[in-house]
Amino acid sequence: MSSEQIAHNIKLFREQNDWTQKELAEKLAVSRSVIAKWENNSVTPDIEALIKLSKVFGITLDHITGNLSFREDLLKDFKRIYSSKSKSFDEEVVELVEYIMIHPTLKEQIYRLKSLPMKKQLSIHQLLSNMIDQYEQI
Amino acid sequence: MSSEQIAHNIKLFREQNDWTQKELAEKLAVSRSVIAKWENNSVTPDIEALIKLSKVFGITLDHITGNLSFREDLLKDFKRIYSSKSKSFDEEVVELVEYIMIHPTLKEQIYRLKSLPMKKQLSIHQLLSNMIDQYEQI
DNA sequence: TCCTCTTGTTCTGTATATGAACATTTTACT
DNA sequence: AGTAAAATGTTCATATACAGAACAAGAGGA
Repeated sequence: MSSEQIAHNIKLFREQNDWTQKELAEKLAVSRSVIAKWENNSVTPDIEALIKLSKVFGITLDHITGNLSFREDLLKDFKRIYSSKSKSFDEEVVELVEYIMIHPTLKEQIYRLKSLPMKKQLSIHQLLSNMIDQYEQI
Repeated sequence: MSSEQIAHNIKLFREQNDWTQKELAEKLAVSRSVIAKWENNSVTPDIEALIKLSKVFGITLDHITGNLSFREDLLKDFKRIYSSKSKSFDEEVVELVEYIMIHPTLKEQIYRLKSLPMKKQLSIHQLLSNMIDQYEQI
């Protein structure tokens, strides 16, 4: 069932945004206790609420509901392409591609990155790693 | 409200597929009268039903609910890729996948990035952009 | 007209969401 | 550790909305 997926995702995205249940409830104009129930899957939000959620989180309905048909298609395409080139395929990569696709700014940077000389590319990989180290500690 | 949009779209896509209410009801394993009520907006399907609908119609949840405002820049981006570029979207994605697979360090960083709060993610996208600006000028 | 197919509507039992109040857990600070 | 405040979880009563069955209405064909 997708209700567990929805419950899990609401909590996940709320925490990724550093919001309390109270804050999220205010953004959606619902009671806080409902948020708790959504996250614990004792109740599933109706479609109006889900649309509001997708807007405040800036994601698609398919993402928040875990409706993976789109993702499965993507996976199939990749498998087809990669198997024909006899390369191994990593399902994790699909997650990354999804992330990149919904963040066009990041996508653009990776394209630019690809065009740099290899040494510069590797430097940037390292710098990025350091940056994230710092952000994780804040 | 989006419920009118949903009602309208269910009828629209059903008719585009040349299905009767009865046929659609059978595909979804619900009663036919419920389909009529969905289409006349006297009742709004719950999320489980909407997901089934998106699957039998082969469209996204955002499409069926008319939730197209969640990210207009994403839509714009897709349009740009599809219309004005010589490469197909698939090929572009494959390029990204290949690059990421070849560079496990980068892959790891993007995973870590995904787990950060949204604001930090966006900061890093920007910082990365600035970094690459500098490297391109060297 | 009669029949069939399709769609719309009413009615009823059941299920589920909601908000307020209360309970518990976690966090922050001394 | 001890305490207060914040955050989260749960219970309860009320209200809403759903699914399905039965019935009604309209269109088209023999």
